[in-house]
Amino acid sequence: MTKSNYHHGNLRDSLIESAHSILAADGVESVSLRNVAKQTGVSATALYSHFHDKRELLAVLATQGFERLSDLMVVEAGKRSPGDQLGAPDLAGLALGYVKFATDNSALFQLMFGREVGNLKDYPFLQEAGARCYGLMADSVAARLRESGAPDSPAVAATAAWSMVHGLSTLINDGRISAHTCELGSNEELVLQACRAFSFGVTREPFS
Amino acid sequence: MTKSNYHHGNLRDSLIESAHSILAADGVESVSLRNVAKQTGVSATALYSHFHDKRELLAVLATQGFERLSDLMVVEAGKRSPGDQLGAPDLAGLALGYVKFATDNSALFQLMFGREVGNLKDYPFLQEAGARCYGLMADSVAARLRESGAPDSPAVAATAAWSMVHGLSTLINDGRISAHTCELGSNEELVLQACRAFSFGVTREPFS
DNA sequence: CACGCATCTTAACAGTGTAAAGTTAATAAT
DNA sequence: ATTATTAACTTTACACTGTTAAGATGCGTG
Repeated sequence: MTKSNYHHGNLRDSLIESAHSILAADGVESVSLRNVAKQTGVSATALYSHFHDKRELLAVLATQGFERLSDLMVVEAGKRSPGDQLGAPDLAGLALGYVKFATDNSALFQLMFGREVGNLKDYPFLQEAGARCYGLMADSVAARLRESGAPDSPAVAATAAWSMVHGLSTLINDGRISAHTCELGSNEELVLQACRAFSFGVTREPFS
Repeated sequence: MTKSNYHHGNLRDSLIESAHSILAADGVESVSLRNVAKQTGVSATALYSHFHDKRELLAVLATQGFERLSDLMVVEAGKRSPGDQLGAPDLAGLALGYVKFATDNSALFQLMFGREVGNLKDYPFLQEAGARCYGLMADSVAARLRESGAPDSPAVAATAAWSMVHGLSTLINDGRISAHTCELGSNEELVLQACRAFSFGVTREPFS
């Protein structure tokens, strides 16, 4: 309780790490200031020397999540097209990485898109990290549209693609859909099939 | 504090109504037992005579939400195909209703799919109400597949469709996508264009 | 009338985020 | 080297949360 407690050194990073481990282990509602502080070995209000809020801590956590998500997306996309690392990343690979991240880190994923951090405008770094993630999909979709010569709006197509992948992630995490209900063996297969349907078209003809 | 308070008559419905109005006005985090009780003119713990939990109250609220959502979906689908009320509902119409409900009742929509009610298995009536909603889309997609003679799995196509529509709803509500970023005039247009992309296909050719 | 019972109230508890004020120790200035 | 400044951390306290336990109320039935 002398030097060891005071001037912890890098308390900020320690708090982030504790919060991350509690989040992954026990879910977002267990990430309380007192829990984080106890696990870090510090008083409950020590956090306020390094963060303005609990929300700011969560925003930092969410930002790290988006960075890891983007990384995983490009890794998974690279796996599916090992040859051309220069072209735009493979869309299905990006989707696989997205859903894999969401299901492997469900609590963090909830935090990234949940209402705990509140208004995105308060944390530009968080909005930026999320935008990079969307950018990956947008680039891939745009490249694919150029290749096929389709006249569609790249922005609309990218938005639709992101929506489907994001919807898959949240609905799987909520237990509302699963590979089992589609008579498939794994969620990876479900993602691939859904991407195929999306890219090839469900009815092969425009409606209305 | 005499007869007027005791034996309220239909306190259960009154609590639901109060909770609903608070939810719509001030968001889900303002729906506290004390707020609901105060607005109903009753003590904070009176709720426990009619619900096991706060969660149960929220589950009932969410169930009503799913019922209203399903209703709106069929109404919007009917608007788009006034002729054939007998066939399967129009997919784009269902999607329009879905997104319209989500954006017009964002707090309720959050509650319906959020983590406040917790495990779906605890409330079969809630799961059932959600399943009806999914069933509408599944039927529409299956009918469309039959018409076009496509060999795709109806379950996969329906899951993909629901995912896209649900993703659109949540991402719009989170302020992550909007008609503006797609250079469109309204969210209705965005939904229609996204559905068109989904149904017709983005690249018109299978990938991978 | 009286009993039982569902309904509602009051009081209390453990938990939450956060503000205010006090304590400690490392750093800067003289 | 001593002092002043200041950032980092603790203690205390407050208003709020959901929930439990015990008591009060009055309706319906014997």
